[in-house]
Amino acid sequence: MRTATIRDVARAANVSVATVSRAINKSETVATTTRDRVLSAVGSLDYVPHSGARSLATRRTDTVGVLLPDLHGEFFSELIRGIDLGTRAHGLHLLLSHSHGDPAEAAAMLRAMRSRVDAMVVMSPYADAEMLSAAPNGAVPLVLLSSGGEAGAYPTFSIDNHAGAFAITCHLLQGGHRRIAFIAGPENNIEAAERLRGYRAALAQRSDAMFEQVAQGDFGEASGFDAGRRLIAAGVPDAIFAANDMMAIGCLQALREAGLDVPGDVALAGFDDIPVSRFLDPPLTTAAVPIADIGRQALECCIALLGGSASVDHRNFTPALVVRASTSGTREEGKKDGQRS
Amino acid sequence: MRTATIRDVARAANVSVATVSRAINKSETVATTTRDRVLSAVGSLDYVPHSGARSLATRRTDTVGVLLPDLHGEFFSELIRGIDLGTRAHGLHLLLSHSHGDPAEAAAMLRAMRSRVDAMVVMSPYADAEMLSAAPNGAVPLVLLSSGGEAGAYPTFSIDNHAGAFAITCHLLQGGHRRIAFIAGPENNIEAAERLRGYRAALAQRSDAMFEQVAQGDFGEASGFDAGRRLIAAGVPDAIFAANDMMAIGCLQALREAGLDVPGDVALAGFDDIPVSRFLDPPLTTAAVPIADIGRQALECCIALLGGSASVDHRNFTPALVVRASTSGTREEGKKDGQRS
DNA sequence: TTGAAAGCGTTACCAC
DNA sequence: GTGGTAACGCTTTCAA
Repeated sequence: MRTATIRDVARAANVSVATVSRAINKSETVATTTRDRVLSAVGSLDYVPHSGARSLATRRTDTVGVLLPDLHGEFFSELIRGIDLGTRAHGLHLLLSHSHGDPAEAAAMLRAMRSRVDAMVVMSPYADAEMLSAAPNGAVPLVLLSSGGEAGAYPTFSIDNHAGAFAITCHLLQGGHRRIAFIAGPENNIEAAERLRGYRAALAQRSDAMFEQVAQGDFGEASGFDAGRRLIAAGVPDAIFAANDMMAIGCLQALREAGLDVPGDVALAGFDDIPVSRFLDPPLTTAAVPIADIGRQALECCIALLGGSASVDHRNFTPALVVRASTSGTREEGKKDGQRS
Repeated sequence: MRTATIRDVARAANVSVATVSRAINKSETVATTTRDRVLSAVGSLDYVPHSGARSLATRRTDTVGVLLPDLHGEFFSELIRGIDLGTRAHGLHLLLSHSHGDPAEAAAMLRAMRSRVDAMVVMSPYADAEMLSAAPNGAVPLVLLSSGGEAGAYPTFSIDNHAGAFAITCHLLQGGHRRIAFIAGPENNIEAAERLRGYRAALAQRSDAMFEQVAQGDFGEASGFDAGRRLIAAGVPDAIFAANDMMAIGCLQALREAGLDVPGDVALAGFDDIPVSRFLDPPLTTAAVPIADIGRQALECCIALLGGSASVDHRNFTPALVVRASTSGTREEGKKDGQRS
């Protein structure tokens, strides 16, 4: 039995397709008895409207697209969760995709998604903003997520990476650390670059802390582990600041294997405050980004855009410094540390 | 300027819409010169086919749906990643949704998704399998993910939770532990129930290990933390086996706060082998589930179903026992432990 | 190799 | 309140 159409329902309920459509779409102008008859037919036929046909007629898809640079780790999982919270609240669907960090591929995905969504949330922290050309003439409302560059045309939600990194570094300096090493994020990644800048800016403040050492990473745990080993081999620093929590986790492992105590021998800090960070041993000092919140807000912004609101704001979130045991003397800090959204 | 349609392209390229369609869909029967003309028109008009119209005509959406019970933590993030790997490889889109763990809501989501996807991967580890009635007469091919019950009609990918939990518990027993406590997953969750059964079965093997203590959790970190505290308060056990890694992480934190050494005072084991588990201190002994792999394979199974393959297999993955420092004497085990996919 | 036209399943406008 | 009927944009016969 082929899947039921609106005509089958109309036939079963003894009404016209127009009436069925109205009944389904909660139009006011349907007699209660008629509506009941229709709805019961819908039920017994197990009828589900063909979304393609509907979107053809209404020019809406009731779907928002999400394009992410990656899918590894809790950062993206939290982001997706936040966005999903929003789509669910508004009865929308969520089409997910990611670009492997390749701007050209991102552009292609953007094109491919364009006809399937009403709006999209795009995160593409790459210097080459060429990909945005894939969504010209505002075919689909776009909200950018910490996508660097002067993306003037689109509402943008970004993180003040510089401020966050600056704060972390200052915190380390205040803790008396002078030889502070940095594990950088992927090259060409704007957020990573900003965090590096923040680190450097903080060091530049103090003439007695002009030691600077940067190990390249890629935001993944493994790269943090490798970077940690290289840093240790080059001479154990006083502190290590990893450009994100995932790398800090990897680095922590490297330090542990080297028999170094954290924070006793080396202080360690990360960035993002992903959920597991508070559960590490020692709990990780980090710059807390309200990840899920940002996702949710970005989605709400999409909705506003769909509603015709032309406000193109650029909201900038300043991460909160969350000091945990990985940079403080006391190893037993416990749960009473910074809050996350 | 309204978004370009196939007619605009046809006009621009001086051909019929039929020809444009053929050119775009890589039909063989189009003269090279014609195709080029069309493609260039497509490019200059920035034309993207209306997916709704297309799916109306072809009866395909080129999209697969994924319905998950939750979105928290690395387990689901890995699962999504694996599935995404598959959709991407096959040029399909991925529609994501989750049901807050409510079977009734899951049924609703299933209905809502039905017309928007060609197939779906559904994970609903709840006893009430009522939700599956939402996808009757095979309207959409379904692949089940560790959804308990005798879901005979659908291909199913499951984890041998009983065997995994049994293996973990035996490992603890072999380590000399006798008072082994268990932190259970959500009630009504079939996977959680199986893990509990496995734990009990292993204990039943040994007459000298009839101590049994179960603390209720919900698979979340926080619940693991709370459960850990309760267990400690009730008298520190020799070992604690948490029904998943997330709860083990929370529990680890509780043990740490209580000043207990792991594995010195209490051995600790989890289940799943999410990526961070190896980076904990101590690295966590766990039952390794090839999460991303399962996701990927489930997706491939969807593809096979679409291709008409009627093979309804029920693949069952037996988790591999991965022994790390959280249950062994040596705290410095390092990276040379079990592999994950 | 190309074009004309008949659907595909809805919605929305216009009569009644 | 309800029904008839053009769209909506694409694919796919069927002819030419």
